[in-house]
Amino acid sequence: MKKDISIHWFRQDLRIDDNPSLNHLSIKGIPVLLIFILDEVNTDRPIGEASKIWLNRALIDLNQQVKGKIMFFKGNPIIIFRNLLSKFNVKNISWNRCYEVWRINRDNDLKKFLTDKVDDVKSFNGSLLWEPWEVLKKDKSPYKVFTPYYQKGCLESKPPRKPITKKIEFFNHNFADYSIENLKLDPKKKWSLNILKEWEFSKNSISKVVENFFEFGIKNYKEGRNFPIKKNVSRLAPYIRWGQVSPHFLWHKCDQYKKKVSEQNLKTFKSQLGWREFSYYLLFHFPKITKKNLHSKFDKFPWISNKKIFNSWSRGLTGYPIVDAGMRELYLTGYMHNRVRMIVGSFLVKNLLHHWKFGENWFWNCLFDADIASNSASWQWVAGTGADAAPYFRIFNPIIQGKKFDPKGKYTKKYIPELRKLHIKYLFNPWDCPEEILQRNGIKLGKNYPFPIVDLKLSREKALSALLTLKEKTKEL
DNA sequence: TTTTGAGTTGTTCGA
DNA sequence: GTCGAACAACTCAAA
Repeated sequence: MKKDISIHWFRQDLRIDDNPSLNHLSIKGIPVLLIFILDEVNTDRPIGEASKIWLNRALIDLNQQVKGKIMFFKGNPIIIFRNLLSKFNVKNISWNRCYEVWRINRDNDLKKFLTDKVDDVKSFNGSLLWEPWEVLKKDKSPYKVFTPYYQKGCLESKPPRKPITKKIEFFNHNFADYSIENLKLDPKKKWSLNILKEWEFSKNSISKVVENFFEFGIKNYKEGRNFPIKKNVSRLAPYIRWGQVSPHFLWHKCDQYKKKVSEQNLKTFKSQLGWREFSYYLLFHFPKITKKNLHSKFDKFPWISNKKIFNSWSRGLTGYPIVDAGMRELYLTGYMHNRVRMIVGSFLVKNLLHHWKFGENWFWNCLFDADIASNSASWQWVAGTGADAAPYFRIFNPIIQGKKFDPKGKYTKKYIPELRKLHIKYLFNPWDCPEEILQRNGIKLGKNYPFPIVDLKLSREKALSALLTLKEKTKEL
């Protein structure tokens, strides 16, 4: 006889705690079958290389948490569910929502397919503090500027739900042929083994990372988060992206630390969660942000595309030490400090005049926290093509930025060992250093560290004048 | 209804 | 050395 079960479909909510879909199924009183589907059929863009590696490790750990009870599938969900309906007496199916267009469409189709076959089919909000369609201006149109969106739209509406975890009985499927190996996510390249080194995956270790941040890093978050060598940033982005840590949990954790941490620091950290919300908000209301300039007047911008230049940027060989340090951090660790992300982004788009989509694609493949919403929205922000964009004349100067935010050069030297001996005075502009000093420190520009790939002043002026050509007004969003 | 001021992350120039 | 102004155009919300 077929068994009565409920099904929870894991997607970007790779956790048991504070999982609204699981909580919903817990009250049904029948065992919950856990499934994961790698859907490369419906997607318009497969997950990036680093994301594959992260997902693989996260799933292995999640499966351990539930004693190996997850069934892993690869393929088209609608076919997989049809198959499951033939094997079991499925009473309830639920999942937590995603917000990319292709997933929304796929899930809607699936829901239609399932409704007359299963009693209860529901989706929940497991990853956003505010649903994008619930936050609107007075005239019911969506916000396009962060501050009013966040201050007015979010903070003055109902507060995010508190994290809840319920006890659930998981169904033991006992099938041998639905193991995680079938997903073929297992990394083969040496690169993938190396970039995992600095990251934790077990539930306990992730908790420790969170605790550690709230006990130490967050205490000087507002100031310290700008300095890449300081330990004030949370580094939680990849965990949030894959749902190993819920934003709701972090939001309310801030409230628990009101006595220990100054309001300013808590507020700044919360607003970072707010930026993630804003990115998803934009993705939902303006789905084209993943591919096209939000402000289409930038379509006419005279971008260039040069493989050699792009490769120098991506491999950290531009000759601008702070840029190169960031790009190497990314390639070595699957992560880049936020301040440096802005510097390298500005450099690629404004100094090297490359379209943001090239940078976005590189980040997509290298970042553990690569998230279609944040990645697109942030690249558009830095490029000046997006919502709430930086003014076009805001072009980061990698020398000033280096001096300001890496004043002792520790971060830069960590990732550019060939400049380790160079005095801080010349660290961010080694080409200005007298030849004899370079020689004494073992540096031969053009040999073991590149000459600058572009002239800073000239490329800045070029970008500014190119931006001025966009003057004609085309109103579109 | 119209006006006004402000808006995550900057740089340069001239006083 | 420090400081303020200028570098657009547009969205939003308060006055």
